[in-house]
Amino acid sequence: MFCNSKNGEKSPSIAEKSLLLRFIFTTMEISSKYSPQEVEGKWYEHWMDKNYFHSTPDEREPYTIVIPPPNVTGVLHMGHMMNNTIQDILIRRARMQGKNACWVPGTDHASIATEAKVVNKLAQQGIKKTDIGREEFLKHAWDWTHEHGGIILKQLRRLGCSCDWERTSFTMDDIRSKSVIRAFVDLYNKGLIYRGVRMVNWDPKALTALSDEEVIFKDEHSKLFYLRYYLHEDDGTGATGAEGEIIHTDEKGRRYAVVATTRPETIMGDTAMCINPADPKNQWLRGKKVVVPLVNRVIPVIEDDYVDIEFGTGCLKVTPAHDVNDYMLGEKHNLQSINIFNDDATLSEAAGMYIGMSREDCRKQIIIDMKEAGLLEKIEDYNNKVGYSERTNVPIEPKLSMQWFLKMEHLADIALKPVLNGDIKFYPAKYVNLYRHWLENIKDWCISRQLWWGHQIPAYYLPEGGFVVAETPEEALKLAIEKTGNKNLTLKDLRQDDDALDTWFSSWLWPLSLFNGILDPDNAEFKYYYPTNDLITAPDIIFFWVARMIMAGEEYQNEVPFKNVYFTGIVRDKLGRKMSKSLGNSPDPIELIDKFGADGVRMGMMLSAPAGNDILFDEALCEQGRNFCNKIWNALRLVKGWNVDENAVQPEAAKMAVKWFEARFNQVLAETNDNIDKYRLSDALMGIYKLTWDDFCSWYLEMVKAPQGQGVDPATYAATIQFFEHLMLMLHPFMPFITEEIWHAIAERKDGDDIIVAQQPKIQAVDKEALEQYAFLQEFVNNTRGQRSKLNLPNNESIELEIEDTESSWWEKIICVANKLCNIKVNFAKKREKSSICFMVVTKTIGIVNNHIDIEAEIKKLEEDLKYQQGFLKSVEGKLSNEKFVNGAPAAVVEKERKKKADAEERIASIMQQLNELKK
RNA sequence: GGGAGCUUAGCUCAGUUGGUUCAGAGCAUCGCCCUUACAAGGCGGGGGCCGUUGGUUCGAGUCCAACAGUUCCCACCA
Repeated sequence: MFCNSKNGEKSPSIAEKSLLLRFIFTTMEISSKYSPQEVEGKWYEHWMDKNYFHSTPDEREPYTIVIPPPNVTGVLHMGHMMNNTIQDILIRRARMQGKNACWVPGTDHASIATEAKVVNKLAQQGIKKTDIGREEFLKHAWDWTHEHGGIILKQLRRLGCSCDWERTSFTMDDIRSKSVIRAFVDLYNKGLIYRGVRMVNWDPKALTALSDEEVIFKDEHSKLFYLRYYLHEDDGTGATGAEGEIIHTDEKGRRYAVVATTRPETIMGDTAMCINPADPKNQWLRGKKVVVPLVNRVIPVIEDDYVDIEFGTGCLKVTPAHDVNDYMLGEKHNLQSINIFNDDATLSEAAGMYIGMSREDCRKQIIIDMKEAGLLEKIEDYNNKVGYSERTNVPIEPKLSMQWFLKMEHLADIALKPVLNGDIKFYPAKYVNLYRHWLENIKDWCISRQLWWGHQIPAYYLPEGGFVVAETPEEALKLAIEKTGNKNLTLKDLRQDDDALDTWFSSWLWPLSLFNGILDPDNAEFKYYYPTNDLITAPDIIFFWVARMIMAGEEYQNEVPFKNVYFTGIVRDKLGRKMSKSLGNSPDPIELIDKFGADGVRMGMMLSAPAGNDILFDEALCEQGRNFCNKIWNALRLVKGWNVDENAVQPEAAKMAVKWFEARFNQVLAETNDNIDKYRLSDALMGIYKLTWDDFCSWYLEMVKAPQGQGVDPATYAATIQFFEHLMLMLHPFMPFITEEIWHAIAERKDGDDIIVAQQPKIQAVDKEALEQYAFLQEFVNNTRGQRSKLNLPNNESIELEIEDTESSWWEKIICVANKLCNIKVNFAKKREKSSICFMVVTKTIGIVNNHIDIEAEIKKLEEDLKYQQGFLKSVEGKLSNEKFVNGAPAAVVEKERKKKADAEERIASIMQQLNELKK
């Protein structure tokens, strides 16, 4: 429907369309409601046509953001909305500051999540991934990716995101894949990557190992089971122990120890019982053997001070294959390790019983059987923490297996420095502590995953054992021949490792690999854009991603990957609950945009999003954003409705208004810039909001409005248009669509004169005197309106004031403006005569002539005020007569106290005078 | 178990190195207005022992300590 600038054939250009729009404005009534649906798509298309989002290196200062890549098959949620709104604000602002802004979008292959989805889909068709093999499976995975991928990037366009779409990348595209492989080979050659058998976190649903970061510990109400372990070869005569020993005997006199465990289903893997050698209760067990209940395996009692004497009975069952600590004990005491679980956590042949049963069922059954066999002493309630897989939400099973690891000591070391010395700044700064603590206690990173969807580990196994690591099979073959001396080896003899790499092993290179900085670190783009400027992300991936990107940046470039990290909060619902599908409290962002407009939603997000704080999202905030759009829209309707009278002379009131607003604008502009520089975006937006709504609409426009039926003078009109433009410039990064629309509606624009590429207004010196005058006027008008309200005076009836005139020219200016705002009639007099009651503006006393006033009430109020002022004066005088204060406090503070004293005295005098007059 | 943060109006939050008439903002609420840009609006108003208790100081929302409540992170006690 809209013109494409690449076509020679031109339908109306956007400039022509705006002309049309201006024509419509001036000739016919338009809706008082702003309609984002008619505006947003049009401008996004225009920006794309003009290629404004695309960046190439030039002589300007670069400003770069790389997107935290969302899952390729994901859909937009509120977290993305907030995160990307912030990025777009920063990018648009940088563009308007004359920087070469480049925001690189892309997606992440999300190894586990995507593979799980594809496995599920195949399962519905009755297909197992192992049946079809790796190659066939990957075909399905790519199909899935192409079918469902990239939706989220399209949704970002609705939000207005000005990403450089030509740079859209994917963690599994060619350059990114090759970068990952090269990094792996490089780190392996540096000796930082090794392969070994270790206890890892096993996800029995996804059937893969996980890193420590992918395990989430949850509080669980579970049970502590107390089981009998009979003494081996006990004659049944029982025994009395030494002082302090606790020896259990059954009805036949046989002795047994009691073990407390939360996981009775692992007894088939027990290969020892462990006591603390210093435990007086259990001395009688030293050197003995016990029998595992039900299983009837004889196991030794070992001694280790790892065991907590106070916990349970002080006896610990040791299952080296299924518990991290037991594994350590097993290593230390040279115990046998019996793996009783299959990969999917069902009981294996090795368990000898309950074969094929799930862990959960086995636990239930084993307790029943124990009870029957009289081997269960008791069951207690117990709260403990159980590790769950972040992805599949099933309990992790510790498992001994062969995996690839990345050594962390060196990388942690180089990643710590830039954050501690401030080369990278965190907002909020509190995350620095967290970061340091993690890096200082880091363990090696398990980077292999038993998955197919991802980057396959470039290790190639040789027929005679051993392996080589290389970027390509061909290179691997060369290495293999070198290594073995066997020149007859062919590619077919090499078998590549089946495992894929952890997804984060590709995302940690993101800021480098996006500009091809791993494969070709000398390329011009990389040199121009790297390091990037700001990273906007959530604190829950500070270890997964942020820390590791810093490691990679330092390792490969000896330079930080970004200079600032802005941590957003978690988006919650208005009750403070996390948004989740099951609670149904997560609004669909696209529906929100349909309802409130992208600008409205963006404002709603930003109004309550201070860095690092969780935000409690409420649709009402979007409503506020939408209302703000309407307000701006109506200001446009007003201004566009004005007729310019070329012969009109600028009235004094308008002259003042222009001067005042200009001063106010410059003040807020400076504050806003400062707020944004400190990443206080919600404060910045609120400042612009109030400047626009209050100062511009409620005060300025009311002050300069020409009387009904008259035209506006050219000077005032020009100033108003310029103010309006400046406001839109400030607001554009936050609300891009409506500001572009207004930009084109208020003035004729040449081709390419679009707000998105316009420059931010420059800060001018603030006219402090004008600001003071403006503040006085506001107080004067507010108080007058307050009096009117109290008097119940209708708006169309003048409120008559009496002012003791001491500086008539100054007052005249104030009055002529105030007149436009609050319908007053002013009498100047040397001394007030007609008025019986007064109100005060700063230190000036204004009399009210309209005399249908409750004198008694007025007296009472004045007396209360007098009391307050006297009390205040007393406290100020107290301070000033305190030598320690006068000598100790800074001179400026003392001076201010003196001013307070003088003001208070003036007010008190005025109040007393009024009281005297009223009481006459 | 260890560590960090938070507690200010009905709600969400500002409050910068202790010193403005310091107790603030937005929203919500209440009253009056369909005043010719805007009722998704205008004008006006109410509302808070700044979590509690001590301490430092001439002076504390701001600094210190303890306590209470709350949130998050880390950790191998079965």
